[in-house]
Parts: sequence; C-alpha cells; structure tokens
Amino acid sequence: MSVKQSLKLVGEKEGLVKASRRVAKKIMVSTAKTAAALKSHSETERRRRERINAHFATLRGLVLSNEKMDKATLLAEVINKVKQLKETATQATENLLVPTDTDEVEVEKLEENEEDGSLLLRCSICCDCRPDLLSDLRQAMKDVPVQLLKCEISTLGGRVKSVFLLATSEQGNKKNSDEHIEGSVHTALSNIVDKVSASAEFDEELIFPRKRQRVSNLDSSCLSP
Amino acid sequence: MSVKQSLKLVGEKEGLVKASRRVAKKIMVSTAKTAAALKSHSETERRRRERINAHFATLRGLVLSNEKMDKATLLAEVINKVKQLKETATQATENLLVPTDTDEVEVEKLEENEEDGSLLLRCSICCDCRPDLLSDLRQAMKDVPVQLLKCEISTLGGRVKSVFLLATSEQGNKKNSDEHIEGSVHTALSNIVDKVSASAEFDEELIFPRKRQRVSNLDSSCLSP
DNA sequence: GCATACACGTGACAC
DNA sequence: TGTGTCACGTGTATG
Repeated sequence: MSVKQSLKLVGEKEGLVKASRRVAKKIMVSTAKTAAALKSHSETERRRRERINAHFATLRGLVLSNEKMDKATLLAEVINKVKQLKETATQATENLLVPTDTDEVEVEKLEENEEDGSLLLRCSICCDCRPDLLSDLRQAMKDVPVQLLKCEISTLGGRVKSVFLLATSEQGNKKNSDEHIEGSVHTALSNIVDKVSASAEFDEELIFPRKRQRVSNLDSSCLSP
Repeated sequence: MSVKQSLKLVGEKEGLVKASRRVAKKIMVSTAKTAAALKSHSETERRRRERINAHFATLRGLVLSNEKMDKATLLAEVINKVKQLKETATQATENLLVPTDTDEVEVEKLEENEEDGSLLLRCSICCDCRPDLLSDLRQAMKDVPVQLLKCEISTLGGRVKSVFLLATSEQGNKKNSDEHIEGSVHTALSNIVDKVSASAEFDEELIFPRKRQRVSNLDSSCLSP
C-alpha cells in the first residue's frame, strides 16, 4: 500500500491528513541533519515544559492548596490570591495608620443596610500631634449621631493619623440624612485639623484640666467600646 | 512505496516511528466514529488551552508588566509578586494592629548599630482592654532605658493591641546589656498582661484619679514624641 | 541559518 | 463508558 493510497483512506479527516503530510514530507527530506535538529527541538521543548511546570508546582505550594489542582483552576486561584493580597496590602499601607506629611480628612461609606438605612463609615484624620487632639476627636464623635465601632491611632515623627470605623444610628431612614451625616463627620474632623494649624500654641494652664477630663473619657470608651 | 518500507527509511528516529505507527494504526481502524471522537478530542483540548491562556493573559495584566513576557518568566514574576505581597500583607496584619484572642508579648530586634551598640526594637502587647492600661504602658516605658520612636494602638471587640518602636540609649555598649534590655522590656510588658488577667475587677473610685493623671502624661508624650 | 516561544493534534491515563 | 487533563513531538512564526 503506497503512502498516497494510504492517505486516500483517511480522506476528509484533516487532522490525519496533516499528520500524514508531515510524515510524507519527512520521508522525502529526511537526512541525518534534520533528524538531529528535530531531536534537539523536541528536547528544547521538553526543557521549556519542565521550566513552566516547575513554576506551576511552586505556585501550587504558594497558594497553599495542598490538594491536586487543575492547571487552569490553579491559575484562577493564583489570580484571586494576587487580587486579594493586593487589596489587603494597599488597605493596610494606604488606608491604615501611616501618617503622611499632608493634613487630610477622609470619610468613606463602606456598607449600607437597605432595611433600616444605617451606614457603616470609615473615616480618617491626619494632622500634627497636639495634647488635646484626643479630646477634640472624642468631642467630635459626640457631636454626630454615630456609634464608634473601632478606632486606631498611629504616630510618626510628630504626625498623627487616626482611623475610625463608625455606624450611623438606625433611625436615619432618609438618604438625605445619610449624606448629611457623612458631611457632618467630615466637617467635624476638618474643624479639628483646622484648629491644629490655627492654634499652634495653646495655654497649657487652661487646657490641661479640660484635657485630663476628656482624655479619661476617650480612654475608657474608646478602649472599651 | 509501502507504509512499512517508508517506516524503514526513518529508521532510528523514534519520534517519527511513533508518528507513523499512529498513522498506520489510524488507517487500519479508521471509522467515522473514531474520526468524530478525535475531532471532539482535539476541540476539547483546544478549549482547555484557551482557558489556561486566558488566565495567563489576566495574570499578565495583573502583574502590570505591560510588555510581552515569556510564559515561564511571567509565572516566575507572579511567584515573586505573591511572595512579596504575602510578606507585606502579613507584616501589615500580623505584626500590626489586629488584636488577637490570646494574650501575647513580643520583643524583636530590628536593627543593631555596630558602632555604638544601640538597638532598634519592635515590641507588641495584646491583652484585654482596661482604663489604666495606657498609664501602665507609659510607666513600663519609663522603667527601661529606651526611647519611644513610634507607638500604635488598636482595639477590637474589647481587645487591645499595641505596637512600639523602641531605640536603646546609645550608652549600652555591651551585648550583655542589650539582651538585658530586651529581656527587661519583655518582662515589663508581661507584667502588664499578667496584671490585666489577675485583676479583672478594680475599684473605680481609687483608680480614676491616678488614671487621669497618667493618661494625660501618656497623651502628651506619646502623641508628641 | 539558528534560537526561542507558542499552538496544535494526539496517545495515555484517570475517574 | 465518555470526559477531562496531561505530556509529548511537531509545525511554525519571530528575532
């Protein structure tokens, strides 16, 4: 049976036709040289596969899943992992607790309860340090109808940054009221920053008594929410 | 030229032998059924490749490198990215400011100045909240010859975690003294944790006056280092 | 022409 | 049994 005749048999099956063509071609031009070239080619490809698969193995270990996993699923998992890590990394460094050189106030809506319209807010303030800062913050929290869920304070080189997690009280059912609250919080915090830059000096004698009082309030309520 | 004879020509080249054998076999058992099966098989494989490659593309975008990149190199890059992100993420969440449910005290040497033997320490304490915790911490910092460079405090659900960056004063030239300082810091902080668990209740009347005093001290010196 | 990287079809093996 | 995954050798394009 000739090669050509054999090819007739597989007819329309394009895949097999291709394969057979390859074989036929190889037969025609087959030399020792091309044979060696082919061998080296397949070996090169083998090495490439090994390189890639080694990385796949590393990723398998890194992504924790000690179970066996589809290559595709593994990649998907890695993608999620990277996204999630990126998120937490930026949240941790950008959003939290590294005081910057510029004063700033942020108010961000994290969640909104559709039923009662209550809000979950994250707000931050960054400004110069001063002794009565904590009492001012405490007072600001009293001035708006919010509940303090969590507070973090960090200082670095004479600068202070504080991040708060706030919940609006449940009675605020209107969207207007919500936005008003966010605005109120922002205003209250901004006033504190402005006060810092406005009165760089203060009368120790006058402020200390009030400060002690208020700081002790902040202390007991902020540390024991 | 028969198929068998053709095979003779390629002789030792095992790859081609295999391929030709495949062809031969296919010729013998070739039916419409197996042809359809093969077709579906190759299509399935094609879809699998597309799935994987789509994930590769996503990773390319995620790793930011807008340039073209080897698959292997891309995977290596991803591995580095994951490792690095993991590092910063754990540093941000584990080392900093997320109170855990278990009491703990940590003292870690970050840097050592070879010239004057001064140390840079990072220490943390995690325990239940209580009003006079801050004053106790302040007192502890006074009891050891260290300089407070940075302090962070975080609270969550009645728990508090505080992280300090400390520098030993430059006079301590002996290694013995260094280790002694690390030990002293650890002991001082441990005492605070023990005090918390020992006296879960305390007399508000007696403590409040002292607390106000000490907290105001902590306030002015911790926030304005 | 040589090297490198990718897509393809296919055999093998698993559940 | 099919249905899915993998490794392999090969063709092919890009430098």
